Amino acid sequence: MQEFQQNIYTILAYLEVGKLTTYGQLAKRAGFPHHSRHVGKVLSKLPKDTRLPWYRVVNSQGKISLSGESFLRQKIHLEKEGIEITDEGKIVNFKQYLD
DNA sequence: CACGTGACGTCTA
DNA sequence: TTAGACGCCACGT
Repeated sequence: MQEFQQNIYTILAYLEVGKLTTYGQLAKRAGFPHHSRHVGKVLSKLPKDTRLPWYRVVNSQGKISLSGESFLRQKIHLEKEGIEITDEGKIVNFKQYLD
């Protein structure tokens, strides 16, 4: 389990700027398919001042899975990198940014 | 041990 | 396109 978490961090750290990835993809790349839910769990524990681009992670529908404050923080971060997002939290041209 | 709970995913109607 | 039903799995109660 410790390894799973470490892998997630690493993969995220090496994710190219301007690109996005999904929970499922991360879990799979970390070598643990079927653990998509745990990816979210790990990310939720990240300190808010972390350097990792947690905001480049969305669900398979290309939609932000957060709500309230968190939702806004992620939306802002992404827009800052030139990515368009609807008020519903859906990413415009999602596939285009997919890693 | 049973059950509810997630920053989820895939299939179907 | 959308909504529901399942599937999945570590964890706290």
